[in-house]
Parts: sequence; C-alpha cells; structure tokens
Amino acid sequence: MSTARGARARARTEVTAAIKDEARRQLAKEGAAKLSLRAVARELGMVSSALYRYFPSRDDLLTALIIDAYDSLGQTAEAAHEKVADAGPIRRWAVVCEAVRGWALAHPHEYALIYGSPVPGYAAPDSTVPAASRVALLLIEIVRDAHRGVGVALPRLPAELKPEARRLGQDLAPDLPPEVVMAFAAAWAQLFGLIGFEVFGQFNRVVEDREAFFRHAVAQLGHGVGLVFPQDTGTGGGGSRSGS
Amino acid sequence: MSTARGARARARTEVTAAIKDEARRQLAKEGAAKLSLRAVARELGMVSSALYRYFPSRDDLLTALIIDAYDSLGQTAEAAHEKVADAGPIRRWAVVCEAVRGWALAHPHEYALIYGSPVPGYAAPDSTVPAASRVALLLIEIVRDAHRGVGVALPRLPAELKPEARRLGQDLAPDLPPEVVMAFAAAWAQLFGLIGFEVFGQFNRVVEDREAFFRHAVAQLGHGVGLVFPQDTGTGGGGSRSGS
DNA sequence: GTCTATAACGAGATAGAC
DNA sequence: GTCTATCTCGTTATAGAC
Repeated sequence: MSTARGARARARTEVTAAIKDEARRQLAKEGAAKLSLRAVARELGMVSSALYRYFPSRDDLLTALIIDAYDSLGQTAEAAHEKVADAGPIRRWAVVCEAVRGWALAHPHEYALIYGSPVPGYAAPDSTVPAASRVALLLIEIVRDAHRGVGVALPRLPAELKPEARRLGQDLAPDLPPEVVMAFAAAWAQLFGLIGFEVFGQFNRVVEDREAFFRHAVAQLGHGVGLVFPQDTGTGGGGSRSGS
Repeated sequence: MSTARGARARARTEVTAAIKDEARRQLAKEGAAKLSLRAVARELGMVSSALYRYFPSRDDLLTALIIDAYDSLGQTAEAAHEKVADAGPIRRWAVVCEAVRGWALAHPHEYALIYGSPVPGYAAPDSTVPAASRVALLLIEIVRDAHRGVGVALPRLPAELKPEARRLGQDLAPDLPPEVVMAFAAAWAQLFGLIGFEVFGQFNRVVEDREAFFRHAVAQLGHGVGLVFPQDTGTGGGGSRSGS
C-alpha cells in the first residue's frame, strides 16, 4: 500500500473494489447462493472472462466478500471498543456487543453471509479464520481484563469438559480459568443467537423494543462470563445465581 | 382425515408428499434459494404445470416445507419431553434442548430453512406462526412449572423493558413475572445461537466436544430463566451442576 | 370435478462459436 | 470481446383424460 504505486496497481484495486461492490449488491438482491460472476460482469459492463483476472473463481470472490464482511464487522467492533477503552469491562462488553448488533442490522446480507446458512457447495477456506476471529478475540480480551486479579465464582465445569476447556484456553487466553473459557464460548455463540434472531426476523411480532431487550440480554450474558459489578447495586443479584 | 377416504384423496396426499420429499432433496443439494418447481416436476416425471394442482406457487411449496420443518422439530421436542414428563424442570429443559439440537444436526438443511438466512424474495406468511411457536411454547411451559409456587430471584428488569415484558407475557404466560418472561425470550434466542453455531460450522476447530459443551451451556441457560435446583430428582444424572 | 399434458409468455442464464 | 443458439425459470391458458 505505498503511496507511490503504479497506475496499473491503482487501477487493479479500483476494479477489484468495483467488482466486490457489485457482488455485494447482488448478495443483497439474490443471496449468496445465486452470486454469479457473469451477472457481476454484465452489470459492470465487462465481459465475464475479464473477471477471472481479478478472482480466479466464483468461490474466491465469495471468500473475499466473507473476509471483507468479517473485517468490516471486526473493525466496527474494535473502533467502538477504543472509544470506551478506559471504561470498566462491563461497559466495554456492552459497547462491543451493541456495535456488533448495529453492524449486523446495518448489513443484514453480509451478516447472513458470515453467520447465516452455509452457501451450498461452498466451503470457507482457512484464510477466513483470522478475520472471523476478530470479534471473539476482542470480547475475550475484555473478559481477561475483568478477571485480572479478582476471581469471580462461576459454576464449576463438569469433568468431561475440562480437557476441552484447557485446549481451547491455550489458544485463546491461557490465564483464564477453564470455566470462564467455556462460559465465554457459550456466550459468544449466544450473542449471535440474539443478533441472528433479530436480523433474520424471528423476533417479528414477538419482541418489539429490541434495543432495550438486547441491552438487557447482553448484560446477562456478561454476568455469565463473570462480568459482575465490583459493587453491584442497581441491577440485582448478578453473577452466581445458583444458591437454592 | 377419515380412514375411509377415496382413492382420489389418497392419491392426492401421496403426490403431495412426493413433491415435498423431492423438494427437500433439492433443498439439501442447492439450497432454498434455488428451489425450482420445474426441477421438482422433472425429477418426479411430471410436467411443471401439474404441480400447480398441489401448490399454487413456488412460495406456497416453500411455505409448506417450512411448516413441515417446524412441525417435525416441534414434534421431536414434544416427544422427547413426554418421555421425561415426570422429571423435574431442569431435566425436562435439558432433554428438550438436546432434542432440538439433535433434530437440527439430523436435518441441517431444514434447520437452515427455518432458522438460517431468509430466502431472498420470500416472506413467510402468518400461517407459519403456530408451527414455529411449538418449541418456544414447550420450553416456557417447563419454565412455568419451575416457577409454580417458588419465586426464584432473577435480576431486576430495567424499567424500559417492563411494558415489553408485560405485553409478551400476556400471550405467553400471564402467571410468570416479567423478568422471567424476558429472560426466557433471551434464552430462547440464545439456544438457537448455540445450535446454529454448531450446525453452520462456526464451532469447527473451536469446540470439539460439542455434545458436552452443549449440555453445559444449556444448563447455564436454564439457570438464567430460574431453573435452579431444589433437589433435582430426575431419572438420569443430568442434573446438578451448579456449584459455588 | 380432478387431474395431466401441451404450449406458450417473458425474463433470465449459459455455452460455445466466432 | 461479441453474438447467438439453447438452456433455465415461474406462471398461465387451454385442451383433453378419467
């Protein structure tokens, strides 16, 4: 990305961007399953064979769109986080979750591309993993901060899950106790359950004030991973809820 | 559906079933977006216009598949529940959630049809609502049982959510306190977050022992809606996992 | 009445020759 | 890079078989 690069290179990135823009437009109209190189080319006034100089196949174009979507989401979440970097973990958790929701609602088709049904006949390559991990890594960083020093009581892990938690913790956050790692993995999936239900219309005629609902649900999710208030006044009994 | 119905009626239901079976096969291979009446007819050795005697349009066929999927899932969940109808709410909650997961893993394409990305250009009509509600109604019935008599302490609802909870509770479970209703709505979405992540491959290379993970996560979900143990009697060892 | 088949429409995708 | 011939699709009108 040097500032002084040739006109060729600049033209290439411009065309690449135009292709992806048009592909995203088609994604919105017809869905990922019907994404067709030919249609993209036609809309751009190019010929389909010319597209292959930019993307070797339809699947590669799809992969690029997927990585872009993950990165766009990740960047949105990270930017939102930076604005409250000095706040406590609870607030940062809420802000990041709400940023993820906001992005999903603003980009429902790209959300469907990365968190919706798999595209028939397409398998995402490993090259999507780093971008796909950004939100999870950001969230677990917040959880790590929350657990630094203070040991929050979470429900004990069943023995069968201990090895799983250790394995997962090694990659993710070696300093976190296994029950926090597992609770985080669950919260991660559950966060996207909440968002997916909203984006995909499952809350239609069920939950109306979705913003308030999400705020509340996400706070509870945070409790589940040990994000409790140092002095928890207002919101009632937070973290460990299991005493009969 | 009288037992003594004419050959006409029998033939009609048989052809209808054959059409839906073939359509489901196409669903698995190409996805809902590419479901085509002509391809279904071709595969059945019929002519496309003949299909219109059974389904007035492609969207109506899709609607029938969606309702069938919801009903299949609902029936699976209800059947699993009946087998443990005498157990405590915690065990019943776990059994139903695991039945839902089992169905989803056994029918990933139908799961994608009802809980995945929306089909472009298709809007589900109201006639899908009853079938779509079965699992939620079953789950909230368990929560109601758990809360009968005993008042479990859940985090207080923020004031902004009170009206929402009351409105939702009126349809769903008028005897439940609003914070339980809201917690349940969240748990409902989160359950499908867990299942969706597994079915759609988001847990690949992340969570390996998914059965144990799900069991644990679902127990935590239950805690979130107030399913805590007095003493869990249930038949199997499904129960007490909430220490501290 | 109930069904299937033929034919056609307008729109769009696709493959291959040039 | 262009053009054309041949596919697909959803849907309808119509005619005839049972």
